[in-house]
Amino acid sequence: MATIYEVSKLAGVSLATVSRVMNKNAKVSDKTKAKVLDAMEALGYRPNNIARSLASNRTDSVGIMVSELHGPFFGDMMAGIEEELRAAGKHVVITTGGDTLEEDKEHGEKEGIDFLIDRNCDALIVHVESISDEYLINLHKGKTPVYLMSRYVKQMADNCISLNNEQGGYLAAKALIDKGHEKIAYISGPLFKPDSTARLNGHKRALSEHGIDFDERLLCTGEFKEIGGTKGLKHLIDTGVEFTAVACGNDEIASGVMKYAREHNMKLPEDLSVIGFDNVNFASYIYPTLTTIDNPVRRMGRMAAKLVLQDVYRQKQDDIKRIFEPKLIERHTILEKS
Amino acid sequence: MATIYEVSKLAGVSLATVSRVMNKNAKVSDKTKAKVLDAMEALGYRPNNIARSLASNRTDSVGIMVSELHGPFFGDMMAGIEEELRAAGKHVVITTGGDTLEEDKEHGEKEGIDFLIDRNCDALIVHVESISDEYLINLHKGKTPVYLMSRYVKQMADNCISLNNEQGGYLAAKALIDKGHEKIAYISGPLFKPDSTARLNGHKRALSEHGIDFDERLLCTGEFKEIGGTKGLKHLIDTGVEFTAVACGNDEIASGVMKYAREHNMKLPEDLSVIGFDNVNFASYIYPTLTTIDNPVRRMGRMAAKLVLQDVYRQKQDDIKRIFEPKLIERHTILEKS
DNA sequence: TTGTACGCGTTATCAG
DNA sequence: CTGATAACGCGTACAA
Repeated sequence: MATIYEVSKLAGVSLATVSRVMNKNAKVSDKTKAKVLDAMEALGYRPNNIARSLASNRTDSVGIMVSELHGPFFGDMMAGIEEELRAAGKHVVITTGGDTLEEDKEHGEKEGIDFLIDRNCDALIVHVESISDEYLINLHKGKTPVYLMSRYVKQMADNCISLNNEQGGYLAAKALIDKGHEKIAYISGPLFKPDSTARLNGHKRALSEHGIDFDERLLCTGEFKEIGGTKGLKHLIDTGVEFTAVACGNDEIASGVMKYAREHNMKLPEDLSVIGFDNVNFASYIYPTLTTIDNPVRRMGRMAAKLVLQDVYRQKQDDIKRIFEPKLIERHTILEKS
Repeated sequence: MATIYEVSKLAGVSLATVSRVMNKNAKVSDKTKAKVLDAMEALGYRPNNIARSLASNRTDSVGIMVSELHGPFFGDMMAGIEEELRAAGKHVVITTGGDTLEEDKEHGEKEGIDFLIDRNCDALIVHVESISDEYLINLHKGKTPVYLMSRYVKQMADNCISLNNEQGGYLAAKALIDKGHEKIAYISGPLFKPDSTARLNGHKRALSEHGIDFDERLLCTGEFKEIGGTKGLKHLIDTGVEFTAVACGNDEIASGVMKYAREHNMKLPEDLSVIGFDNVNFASYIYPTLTTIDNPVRRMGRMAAKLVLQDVYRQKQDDIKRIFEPKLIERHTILEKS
């Protein structure tokens, strides 16, 4: 591997000059620049990023920490982040909290973050649920800038990319109402998660704006999983309240609802309308294809990357925004009531 | 940030000694080791991985290159690789070919690989389709070891992790035959892809082993996408040949088949049995849940990581294997013909 | 077992 | 605009 030194010798200039043409920062006369470029070409020179990092105290790499790699979000989020960063010549280092037990998750996630910091990442983009706001705020005061995906923490609002969940919940309920539904059940994710409550709040707002009273008996909470949906629908049916539609905290819950409904010989959407949330990949594979609320994870990933580019690498970016708006995706699980 | 130098001063030993206790390679007396450890603790010392890499010519990071981040495989594959590598203290750097046009894919993938090599990764694990065998073989001769995921190239067999696709195709057909089907159509992925042909070959072997003639009219090829399935089934139906079941090149094709069948008022699986391949996440969300062949991507990812650990980092591993066996996942898209 | 001294390949700070 | 030269933080022969 040729080094900068050999290039300088062959080009008949100093080390500093070679460095200058590589980094295109200081002015170099066209003539000497040409000499250097030729020498590089001739030697097949490739800069050594490690040495460069040691000297410059930058690694041109940003660390991504996610709680799980196999979930439906991760791929899209990564795709967004990576495409933006890669175009800017930055590298993506990724880690997880380790697929640890639920109780150890917080610990695992913190370790993952340390792992990346020790790796000298120039910035971190993290998508975590188990770590507290305080911890993150504190982390953010350290030398490595931290950006939060799908999470809003007031004290570090400039570093947060999040979805307007309340509006999403609103849109979902409104979609149902617009088709003539009034008895609408809601199966929520765990209420200690901010996303869940925000979505539920939006749901309630839509009802109230349309003069529909919120019936507590039609609210159910459970996990953000299929099982949450099956259990939820069972519970709702067992209590005997009437409803023609159910809005779900996310698509997996919706899938669970549909499974349970079908097992009990309900036709979809004739006997029950369903709307999900997130628009994960399987939403369009399910039958009937699921009407849901789009969660633009990929665009959000791209935006997180842009933020890093702007703040950390001082590359001017336009169209910066930190809060994304959800959107209704109409498919085939809502019955139009005439 | 405290450096090794400050630690050495505080501990009253030399730089070399501190380095020795960090790397646990050379012998250090328990007493001095304790002094050093204390000093590190007191200073909150964290080794600088960059400097360490420059001096040792290792980065403890392995690069992953995949053609796409959002596909169904990627998450599982990554999860497997990452969990194994992380446990060993190695970092994962990832990149893609950029979501380039189909024609530029090869170029994009090559660039991605260069990107990682320039990053001084200790090894590469790549999952690519557009790059030729020759290119990979050549790459493999370079200083950075390259491992192939889901791909078998004879000249570098030791660095390949792959699935026994032929056996998978066999199992799929057999599953159908075992339930009494004899008129079995096959919708394949592009035949220039080795995976496709291997699966098809297995299919044919199963038929012949059971005394069923392979009917060319029942074979259809298309993309590995939903559209391949819808078009394929349409074609098969239009030609008027009879069949009671269709084996698909992958799950997406199966999904397309099911969509088309349903749109044409066929009941599943009563009017048509279907089997997929890969067992991607949505296979269990689809209705009816899809019977398919499991492609153990995650375990394969883990194995690729183990290979790297063994070959590159000289960490002894057990249970190494390079070719994985597929497995039938029985769900609800095959009708038992009595 | 421990210490010395040099090298790893760049960047950055000064002069000139 | 260009050239010396000192960091950057650590690994490792070699010597002691």
